[in-house]
Amino acid sequence: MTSRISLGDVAREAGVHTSTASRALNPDTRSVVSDDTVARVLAAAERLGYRPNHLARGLRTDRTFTVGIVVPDLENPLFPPLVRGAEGALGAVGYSVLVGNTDNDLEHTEAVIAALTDRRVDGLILATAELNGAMEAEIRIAGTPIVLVNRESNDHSIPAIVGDDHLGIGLAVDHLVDLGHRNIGHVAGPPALSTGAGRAAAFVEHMSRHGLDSDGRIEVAEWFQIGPGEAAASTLLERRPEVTAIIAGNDLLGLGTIRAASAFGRTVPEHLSVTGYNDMPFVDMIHPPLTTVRVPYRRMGEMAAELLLQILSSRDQPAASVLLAPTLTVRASTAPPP
Amino acid sequence: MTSRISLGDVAREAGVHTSTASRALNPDTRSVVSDDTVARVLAAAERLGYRPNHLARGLRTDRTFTVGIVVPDLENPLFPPLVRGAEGALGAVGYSVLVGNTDNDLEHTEAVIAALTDRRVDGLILATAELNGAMEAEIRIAGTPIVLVNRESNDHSIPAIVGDDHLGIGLAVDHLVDLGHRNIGHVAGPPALSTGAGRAAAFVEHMSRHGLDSDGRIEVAEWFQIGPGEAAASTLLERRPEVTAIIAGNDLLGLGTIRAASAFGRTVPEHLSVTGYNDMPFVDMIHPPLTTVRVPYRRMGEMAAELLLQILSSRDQPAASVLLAPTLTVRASTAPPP
DNA sequence: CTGAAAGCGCTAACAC
DNA sequence: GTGTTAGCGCTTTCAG
Repeated sequence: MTSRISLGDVAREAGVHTSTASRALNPDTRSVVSDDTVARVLAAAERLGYRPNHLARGLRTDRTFTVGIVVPDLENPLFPPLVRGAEGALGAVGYSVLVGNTDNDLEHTEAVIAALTDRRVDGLILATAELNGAMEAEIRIAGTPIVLVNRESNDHSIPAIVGDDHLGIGLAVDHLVDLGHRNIGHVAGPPALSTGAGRAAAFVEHMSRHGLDSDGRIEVAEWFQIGPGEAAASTLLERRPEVTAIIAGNDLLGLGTIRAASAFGRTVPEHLSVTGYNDMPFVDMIHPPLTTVRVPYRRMGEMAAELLLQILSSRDQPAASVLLAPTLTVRASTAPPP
Repeated sequence: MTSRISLGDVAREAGVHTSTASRALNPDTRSVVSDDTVARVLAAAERLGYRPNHLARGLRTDRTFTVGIVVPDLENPLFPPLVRGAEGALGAVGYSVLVGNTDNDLEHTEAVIAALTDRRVDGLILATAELNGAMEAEIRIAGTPIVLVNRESNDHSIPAIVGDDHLGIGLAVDHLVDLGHRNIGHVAGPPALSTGAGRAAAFVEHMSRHGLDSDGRIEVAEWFQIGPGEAAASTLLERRPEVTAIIAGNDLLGLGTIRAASAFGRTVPEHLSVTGYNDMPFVDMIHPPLTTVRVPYRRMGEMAAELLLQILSSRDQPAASVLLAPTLTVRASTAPPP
């Protein structure tokens, strides 16, 4: 129960008034105080082991130097790098990070965001899928700046850091076409998610750019998980046995696709090439190691933090969204068609 | 900039004094207020969209309903479930979670903990390795209760939630012995970490329980990573080619061991059985799927939260540490010896 | 350059 | 049962 050393204690120890101690301790106002007094206050603070109370400061200044980051589920391997990147960038400049999981549940999401805004976070980084426009508007009205990461708002009115899915899918299509594939299918994620819909649209465009047909070659998985991916891939392989390669909407769907292929007696990559998306940890360790589009999630988290910081320092200036370029990581799940 | 509705606004709207509004809003003191007034205040709060300011409340009550959780690195797959579990248990009872990464760096650790205590967290959950006794003492003196998770304090004086490594290693040894192995080696983690040292010690004990010799069959990896695991396993396989099974100190070391085996031309599990520890995500997807000791990390995080909550509610009562029992998950990386 | 005084929003004695 | 008062620890006018 020590550490209860307040500014008043420091002031008394230094023989000055609290307000003077405050000024001396704050680098921004320090110049106003005489060097001698500054030294005395600093020494007193040091001697007493003074630590400012962020609550009191925040109450007074309306800035907590704390930001909230909301993810659907930290156990989904996508999100730790995001949070890590944001925490790193923020922590370096004195901010701390409150995290909330929503479990893809609207009620949870609202509760989590309320918990964070009640704690007066200076800003919010949202990686959640289930947020609707109304909620975003509500948060903005409440005055908390927000930045989206790995997703766009419906009307693109909120600054966001997202991966360039169009480019990423292009990388995968080009790679397969280069290998000689012409009959390429796509196991897509849920169209309700921007990543699901966007990658499917990109697939169609890039196929037609190569003069290839994508009609009937897209199967939608109910969720970005292995099971649904396996189901969708099975349907696709049954309906279109002639496809020699499948671009999966993400790595989990890719793993599901590999399972489906093996159930059909088609080994990867000899009888079917498969690509994933994200380059999750350990997809290089599975069998076969997955060719996948690498998205720099950690960097994405950092950039979301930087963007939020920029918004916080100049509330008026319009903040620009950022499209991050992915790269292709070629491994052993792709090969020329039989 | 709305949401700046304060208790005073609610009180005015309801035609009562602030303190009465406060009492009406707080379930604990509500009974003291007349039903009629309570209803009026609640209605006013609802109408105005009142949200209490946690900063002001915390400043007054010295409780922030926020706890800090400190991990070495959120990108290490061990920690997200831990954080997730803690956040879930804490969030359910109105607490929020501040996370900090230390990068296994003492200076970072100190900075992170300072950032959290400056924000007056009610308690701290520490999963860091590099914390020394002095720091723990310091935090305790500062009055912030702490709970350790996945590690013990040197003198066992701090409540901790840890997996029962002795039991877990016993499960692995028994499994291999049951399969017929006699010549079993161990690729151990760093002895500086309680998990590294503890599992190695448990290995020796369980081997001797079976009347088996562990002399010269333990090789220490410099770090819980694939590379160091591969190096240590190589050394072991070179020095003791007669071993038919290796118990790795964790899954990453297990993956390294599989790599080393393949470099020696020994396929797993035909020519060498390998077990891991932790059951990380996706070790069931690698080749071959890894037999491993499953540690309930999410549950561990939940229990750490529960333990902390208990400490917070009764500061006097001594809190007991908990040893969580792991289970064995048998997959395809283990088989009878050749 | 420094001190005095006010107040951020809330809760908790202490009256009445 | 409700209002009055004080104060948590800090920053920020306003005086001097």
